[in-house]
Amino acid sequence: MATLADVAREAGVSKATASRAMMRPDMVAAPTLARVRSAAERLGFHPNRAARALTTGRTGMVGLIVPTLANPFFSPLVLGAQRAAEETDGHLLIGVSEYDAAREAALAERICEQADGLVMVAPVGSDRELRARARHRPLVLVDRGVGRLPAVVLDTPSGTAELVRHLTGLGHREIAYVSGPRGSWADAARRTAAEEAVGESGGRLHTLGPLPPTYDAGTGAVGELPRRATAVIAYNSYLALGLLHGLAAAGIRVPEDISLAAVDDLTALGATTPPVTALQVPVEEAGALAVSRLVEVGSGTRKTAATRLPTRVQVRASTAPPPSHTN
Amino acid sequence: MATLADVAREAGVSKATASRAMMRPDMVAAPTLARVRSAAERLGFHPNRAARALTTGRTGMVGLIVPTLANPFFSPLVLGAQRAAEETDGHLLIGVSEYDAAREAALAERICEQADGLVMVAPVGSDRELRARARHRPLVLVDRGVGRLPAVVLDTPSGTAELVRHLTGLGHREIAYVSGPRGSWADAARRTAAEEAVGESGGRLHTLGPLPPTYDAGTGAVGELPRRATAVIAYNSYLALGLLHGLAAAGIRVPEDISLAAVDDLTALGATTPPVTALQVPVEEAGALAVSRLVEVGSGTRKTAATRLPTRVQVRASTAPPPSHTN
DNA sequence: CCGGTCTCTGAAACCGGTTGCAGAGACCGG
DNA sequence: CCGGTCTCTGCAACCGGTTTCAGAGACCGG
Repeated sequence: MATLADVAREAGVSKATASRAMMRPDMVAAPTLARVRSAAERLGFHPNRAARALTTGRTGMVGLIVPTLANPFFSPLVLGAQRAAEETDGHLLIGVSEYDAAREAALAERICEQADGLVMVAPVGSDRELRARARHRPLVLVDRGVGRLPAVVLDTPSGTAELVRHLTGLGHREIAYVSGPRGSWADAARRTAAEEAVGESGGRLHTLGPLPPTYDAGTGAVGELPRRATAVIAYNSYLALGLLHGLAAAGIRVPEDISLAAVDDLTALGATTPPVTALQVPVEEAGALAVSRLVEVGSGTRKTAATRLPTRVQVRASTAPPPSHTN
Repeated sequence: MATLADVAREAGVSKATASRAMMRPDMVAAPTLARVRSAAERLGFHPNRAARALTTGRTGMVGLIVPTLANPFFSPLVLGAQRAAEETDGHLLIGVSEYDAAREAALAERICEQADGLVMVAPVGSDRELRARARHRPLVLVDRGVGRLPAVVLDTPSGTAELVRHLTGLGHREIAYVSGPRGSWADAARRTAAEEAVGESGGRLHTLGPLPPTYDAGTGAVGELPRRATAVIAYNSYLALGLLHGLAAAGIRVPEDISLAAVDDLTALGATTPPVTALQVPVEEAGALAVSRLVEVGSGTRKTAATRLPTRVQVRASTAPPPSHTN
């Protein structure tokens, strides 16, 4: 492996000049710059990251902690984060917390040691804990807001309200909301938004759960649905798929007997019978934005604040006017 | 942040001794060791990884390149890899290739620069390319064998044969195999194994595809199924789910009219109607094993070789004797 | 022609660990 | 009692970059 000293020798300059040619090209005369560049090229020089990290204190690595990867929801997020990291010539250090607060904290601690900053997606730790970590190291949250900590929030609450308005617009008044995991920040926000939006049109929201965000839980929830509800909104795609299956098994037709909508939008939802109305969420963008935010926070360029990413209602065949409704 | 020099001063020894107390405890006298340890404890000393990497040339990071994360198949793999990395106090550097050979190569190159070694899962690059990389850096392949390169292979070929024998045992003779992505090493291996196993009992294998391993492709494949086939094996769970849906839509009953089985076993397969017979694959174990293999390769402890991890047929309700069959 | 500013370059000191080498004692057998 | 080995420790070099500081020339206006 060629070192900077090799390049310097090859170009007939000192290490210092060679280094400057890479880091601060404006500080070195044009012909010298060219000589160094071509020497580097010829030798296939790649700076040693460890050495650079040692002096600069920046490793060029970004930590990313996700609760799970089993849910394909997180896949585009990782992809987006990776793309953004690549753009600044950085790398992605990944950790999977499995929704376990202790594990999450341990991972964060370990990873922080190595990374310039940390992106935590839907973390389960306490506000206090997160605040403490943010004081210590650049931290960007995704899908969770904590005070004025920098965060990228997928605006599913507004989206949920939108979904509700879509349903009330069709004539629904009694709407059920099937909650996600206990203690989920996003779930609480969606529920509140839904309640408010239902209220606007004089309807009522029936809340089920909390439930684990799984297919099975969705299937099981069918029995708990209040008889009068003419529409259901599920916390996520898995619950929606489970509900769809459970409703079919119970002989309840969608959308003739009941309308169904989901908050996130896994591709599977477009392929079911009927395809499910869902809230499209720019997950990849969130990942990318979180990482670029992180480098801003790290360099102090940007004030801390939360960004809300808008979502979009994708209407499909699973929502229709309620049974007794005549237009 | 406390440095080694701080610890040394606090303990009243030289940097060298302090360093040895951490790295080679056997080289330092017991009382000294204790002093250094307690000093380190008191100061909350964590060695600077960059500095260590600079001298030792080992970063303690393991690269992991996966083709995608959208398929939950890879989730336990990452988890296993992470657990194994944690055990050696290492970290996971992740890259997602999106099944793109150029991107895969670029990622591998970039990540190798930083990591002690690389785990590539179901890589799409050419054998030659992979061999070249292995010469350069420790490399462990998962779910792909290339010559004598170290690899962890999920033994889905044997499993597929097992699946075939399960079907022929039920009386099936005309079996369809729905192939996965073009050029997939695992797909080819499964197909050959299936052909051989079908041959054993004088049956015939009808091959469909290659197809993208998606739900939609599965649905679409229903039209291509040969009329005489009484059983189908799908390359993976998504194809199987799609097939199940497509068959239902076409009014073909499972398992009365046709049996269905899948090679991997996403949890969803246990929850469909009917639940689908599938091959259970120890994915998490594969991830963990790959990483521990990698550190062995890196330290030259272990000869290179491939390990095959056994799979297990999970029989569910989607497979039954063929229509005309009488026991 | 001269002092001053400006541009460019190099020597050397770091960053925070690891390790080869040598020296100081302790301990041993003869 | 003495030389030799063995155990433990410290000095200092080193890994491969970055950066401070100072000096060498070029260039400028007066």
